[in-house]
Amino acid sequence: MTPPDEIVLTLPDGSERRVPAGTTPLAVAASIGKRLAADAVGAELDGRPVDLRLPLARGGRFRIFTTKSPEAGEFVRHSAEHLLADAVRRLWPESEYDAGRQDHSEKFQYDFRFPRAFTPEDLERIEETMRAIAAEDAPFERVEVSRAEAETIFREKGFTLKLERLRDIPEGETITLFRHGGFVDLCRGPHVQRAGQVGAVKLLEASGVYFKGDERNERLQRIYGTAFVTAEQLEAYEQAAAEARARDHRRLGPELDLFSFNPLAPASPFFHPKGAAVYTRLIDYVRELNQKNGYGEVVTPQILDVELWHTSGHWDNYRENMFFTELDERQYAVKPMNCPTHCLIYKTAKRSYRDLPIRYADFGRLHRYERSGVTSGLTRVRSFAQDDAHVYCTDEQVEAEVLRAVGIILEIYRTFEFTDVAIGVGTRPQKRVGADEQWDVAEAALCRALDNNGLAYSLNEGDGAFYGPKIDFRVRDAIGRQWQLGTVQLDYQLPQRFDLEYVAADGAAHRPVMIHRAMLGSVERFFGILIEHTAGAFPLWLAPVQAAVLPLSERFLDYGLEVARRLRARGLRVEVDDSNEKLGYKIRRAQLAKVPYMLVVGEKERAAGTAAIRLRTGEDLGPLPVEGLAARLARQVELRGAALPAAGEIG
RNA sequence: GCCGGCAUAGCUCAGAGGUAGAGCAACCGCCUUGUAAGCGGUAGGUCCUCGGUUCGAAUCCGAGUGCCGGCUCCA
Repeated sequence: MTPPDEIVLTLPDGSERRVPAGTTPLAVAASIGKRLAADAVGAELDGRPVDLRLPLARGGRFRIFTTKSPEAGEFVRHSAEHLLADAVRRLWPESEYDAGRQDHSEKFQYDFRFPRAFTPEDLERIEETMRAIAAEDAPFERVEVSRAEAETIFREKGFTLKLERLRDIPEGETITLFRHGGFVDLCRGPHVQRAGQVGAVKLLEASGVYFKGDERNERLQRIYGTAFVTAEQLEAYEQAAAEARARDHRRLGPELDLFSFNPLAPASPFFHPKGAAVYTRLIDYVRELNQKNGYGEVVTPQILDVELWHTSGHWDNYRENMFFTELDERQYAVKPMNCPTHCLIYKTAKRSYRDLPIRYADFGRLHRYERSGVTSGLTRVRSFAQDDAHVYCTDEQVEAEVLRAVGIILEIYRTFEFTDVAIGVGTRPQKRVGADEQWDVAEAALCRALDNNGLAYSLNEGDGAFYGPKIDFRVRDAIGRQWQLGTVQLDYQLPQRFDLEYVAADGAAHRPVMIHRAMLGSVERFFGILIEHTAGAFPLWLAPVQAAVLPLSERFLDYGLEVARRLRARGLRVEVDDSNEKLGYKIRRAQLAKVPYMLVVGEKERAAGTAAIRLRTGEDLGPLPVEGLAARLARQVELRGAALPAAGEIG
């Protein structure tokens, strides 16, 4: 039995420690070891970070993080945040700080009331001051205060922003302050022990923001930064950032001649032949899956009478994002989504329950007027296509249809080697339509579809669309960034708005459920993500140029053309480098274009009917018979394999 | 949409109140080439657009457009 005033902490090694309730993590650390206590930066109770100075009210799984722990960074960045605010106040005593950041997994930030934008020179000075503050090594102190005490402190400083923040804290909640040196701020923590544990800090950028993110509020100046225990970790972070920059699809796309943008059509990509080759192959792939899964592809108009958009609800809810045009005194809108047109097709016949589910797939071009400033590369555009589909089915069919969509989605992600897939279920939001009973059924159907197939997911309360709950799929790319791709959404609204019906076995009219699903999301956006995921080195089946034939000199051009012809006969996309350059130069050029296979042909190869194969990985496979190579590559394309066949697999 | 920054050759960038520069790419020629840049030459600019200041503007000022980073929003 544990006495009521004792708590039990389970340490990482499985051992248990009984300590009086109210003991701080730091005291626990000290009882374990002097060194541990000295190096501690934070603790964790049942997976939640806790401050070292927090009196523990209950027990649980308990860990101490030290400067050596990978998790130390979060504590360090949170503390660096306070150093930032401290530094700005030291440099500009008339400034006022607002609040920091919630998520310290990578960055920290603070907002300031400041009369102008911070300049790069400002950031340098602030960074230096932060280092000086860290060198002072003042201990962080945690203080619980009454509301009145907190108010007095910030009123004396003239911090009106803080006073408002204070008012936002619900009555009865503990108000904690953190101090280091002469600095104090409202903060829940957790923080490191001493300022000196902030070993390496880098300010990244500054920008203007609104107080509490609301445009009607006062404008503040935000500074972003990151921090680590050691300079080596900071350097690793900067290297990772450089890697991300090198993979930026906005750079690689034009560089690889995949697409371009033109100011005459802002945020609307122009896909060049090479980019369109990839684009259309992505669609071909989905088209194949659609066909296998019983989705019938439809083609629907681009421009429709606004009456349709009144019916669908887009006029009321989505007008700001739509393009309009008027002709013959009739108002039209360019479609931003396919669903309403599919509803019109549904209504062209009297539907029976025997017809359901009806599945319409559509790669139609969509246009959305995105506010300037939110567009970016291929990830957020005004002209795009989705691998869209809408399923009309009965309530009983929902689960199976959801599962069908989920199955295709997971298959697609495997093909692209997105191995880390996170699934989320978005439930009823505050602002919604439909009866709660209907939401109960819909949410349960989504969860059951996932549960019954052993798929783990997180519940994102209130994250559903206003017309129905949804499943979202997020994948992690090759350098660890998460992207939201696919989505499966239940919709009870549109069938009602369009008065869709089917005749059931009982002879009565019933309303079908509609399921929206996309797997790649927008093809444009997926393309962009894929470029960054692969750094532009597409798998063979997608590569715009799959093989480059490199004749050693003009004398072997004829043979090179012959080799290309034989590969093309197998459906492969091949280019022949007929330039008057040395081999090294041709290889460099093909390499920079990320062509998967380079086929060098010279005297020996011509005599033997072979080509010397070099992969873009740099691997040299030596000479291989052309015919076997062509067959093997064609097979790999057919399989949509992610990896390039290595030596021994070809020929 | 809001805040800040940027805009010079196809690309990357230098310059700066007094006739516009480099490297790479392009084009021409020489070389006939063996696994990431051979050599020489030629051409290429409304210095984003419009307006203003000035004897003179790519340069200074204003407005617009586009792009970039943030905010908000989102596939």
